[in-house]
Amino acid sequence: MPELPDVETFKRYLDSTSLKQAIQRVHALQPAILKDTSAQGLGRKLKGHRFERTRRHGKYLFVSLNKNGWIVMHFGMTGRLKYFKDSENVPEYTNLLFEFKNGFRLAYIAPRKLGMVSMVEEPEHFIHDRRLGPDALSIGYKHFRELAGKRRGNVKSWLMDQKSIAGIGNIYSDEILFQAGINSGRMASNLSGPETEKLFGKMREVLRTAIKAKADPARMPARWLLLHRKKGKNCPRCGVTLMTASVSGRTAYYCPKCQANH
DNA sequence: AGGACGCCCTGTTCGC
DNA sequence: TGCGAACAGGGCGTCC
Repeated sequence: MPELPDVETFKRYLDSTSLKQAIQRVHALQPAILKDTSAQGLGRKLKGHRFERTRRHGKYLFVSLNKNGWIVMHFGMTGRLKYFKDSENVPEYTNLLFEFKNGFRLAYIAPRKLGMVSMVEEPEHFIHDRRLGPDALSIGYKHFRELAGKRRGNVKSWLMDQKSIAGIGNIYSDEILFQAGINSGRMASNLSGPETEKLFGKMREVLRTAIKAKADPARMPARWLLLHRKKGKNCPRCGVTLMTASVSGRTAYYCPKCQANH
């Protein structure tokens, strides 16, 4: 799930449910997901405080505590959030539970435990330490073009490299390249001016549209590749059978006809 | 620098 | 239909 549109959706969800409420207790059901902190450390830091505001950078979500630093969350491949009344059952695979005084709780759920939760003084420090690139929805065209120009590898790996541009993963890089009509094997620095411009435009359009759809595939346009990435399925634009390729250790789906420009 | 791996986990899908 | 193998929307470390 969690690429930029998903994490932005989690952010808005947290904003609309969990801000400004006194935190009573933090329960780490899977302490292994905590990085550079412990259940005790987290509890001490959070207890009696409130979530003040949120920030997102790429696939990371930051939540500020009133004058007590920030929590940073990453959702791995299967993470999500769920806000619920404390009379309801704790969701399966809950790794971390924030309990508010108002009788509600916020669960950080991650069946595969590939995510992480940590604490940082400032999001900027974290972004710097991790060497994250600019957020995919914040970067301007000029900077985008410069980065493409000096990237020697294929364009899909570049889009997915969080140290270059933050927020895009396997699914959305495929979608962006499909809609831009560019083959994922193209070397980033060999893209023409118009191709780079189109790629940039499609990157923004795809991400923004996905956010509007709350990152829910069922709400996304039928002609998106996203809904057809399954073995043997056909291109929603031209009908040709979709192909797969291994790029950066992940499976890329593409249309051999719409993205024929090797 | 960039690509190919293996690995971390565990539920789901694939293929015989 | 059933079962083990391969895969999955991420990221890190190692080797080349």
